[in-house]
Amino acid sequence: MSYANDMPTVEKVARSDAGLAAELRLSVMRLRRRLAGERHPDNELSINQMGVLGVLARRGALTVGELAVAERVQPPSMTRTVNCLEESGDVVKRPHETDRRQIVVELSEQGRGRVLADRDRRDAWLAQRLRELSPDERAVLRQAAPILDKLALKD
Amino acid sequence: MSYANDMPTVEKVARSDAGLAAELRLSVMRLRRRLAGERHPDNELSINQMGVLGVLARRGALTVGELAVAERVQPPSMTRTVNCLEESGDVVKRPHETDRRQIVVELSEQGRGRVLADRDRRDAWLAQRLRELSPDERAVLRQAAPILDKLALKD
DNA sequence: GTAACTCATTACCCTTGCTAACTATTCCGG
DNA sequence: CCGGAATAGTTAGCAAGGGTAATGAGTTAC
Repeated sequence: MSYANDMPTVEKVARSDAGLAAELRLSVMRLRRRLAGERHPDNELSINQMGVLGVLARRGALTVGELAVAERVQPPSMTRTVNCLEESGDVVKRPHETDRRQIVVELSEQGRGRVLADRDRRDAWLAQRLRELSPDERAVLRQAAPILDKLALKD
Repeated sequence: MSYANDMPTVEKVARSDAGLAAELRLSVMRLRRRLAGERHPDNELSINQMGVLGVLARRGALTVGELAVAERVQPPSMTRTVNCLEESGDVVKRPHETDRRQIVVELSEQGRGRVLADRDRRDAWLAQRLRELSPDERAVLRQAAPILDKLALKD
């Protein structure tokens, strides 16, 4: 430990409930920034676009509005993302069966292939870093992921 | 549960190491997006700017380059953020004692006041949501925060 | 049947990240 | 000491990706 004992550290500050919010926020901000820069070079899709494909792979065809809720963005933002994905041929749009206001988005064959191919070498950077953690640390993150998600989707 | 049992969920997918990277990435992306939108209304500073003030409050005066490393951004990005904070009067810049290439950034009185004031109702949204979690869940996050940080700062 | 509402989209703007190029300063080999 | 390499910060310019407001099309309720 190279600095004084009264210097606050992430671990110490996060022990108080007041500090936990602040630390968690900083950690999430930094890790996200890092992740956004670490897309693998052979994948021309952004991290956001891959996120949408992942949701579609997990939950099946969804409307634009449902995707917007799932990814915590406003509808116009999701419209744009979906349009990009349609242009690249990874999703297809079709009208809703009964409500013609809505647009149903689903993975194309290419999009499904991309998700599967990505799954193999998925998150190369993050997966490698996870491998460098201890099993205990991985276990903590495994528990933390759904909790973070719950926080993001609250309200 | 409205969908079939073989439909993957966050919890299930994250049990495999391959899936953990993907789930953690999605969760972090969503939560960060959510946090960025949840700044309190009486604080005109962005979440990034508050993050820099927080680092300065914790670690004392730092150079622009050190701040860039701490926040995982490139130097030009930090230059801009620091300039904004200087303009709003929350930090002051002064030359480095011995190396006149470097610029030392430190909290102004106003900036320190803002950090303290913010600490009271800090992270209002996130802190409230944390309070709604179970003690066990909070404990998981308390352990997870430094690990996320370690991931973000690796390499 | 019309008024109010909902879903998606369009148009536009802002923030925030990046890289490349430039300046100023320091370090180092001769 | 001097000239080139390295380092710190900045400037300029660009792109991604959010947001809000306004619009259009379709649905629902009265």
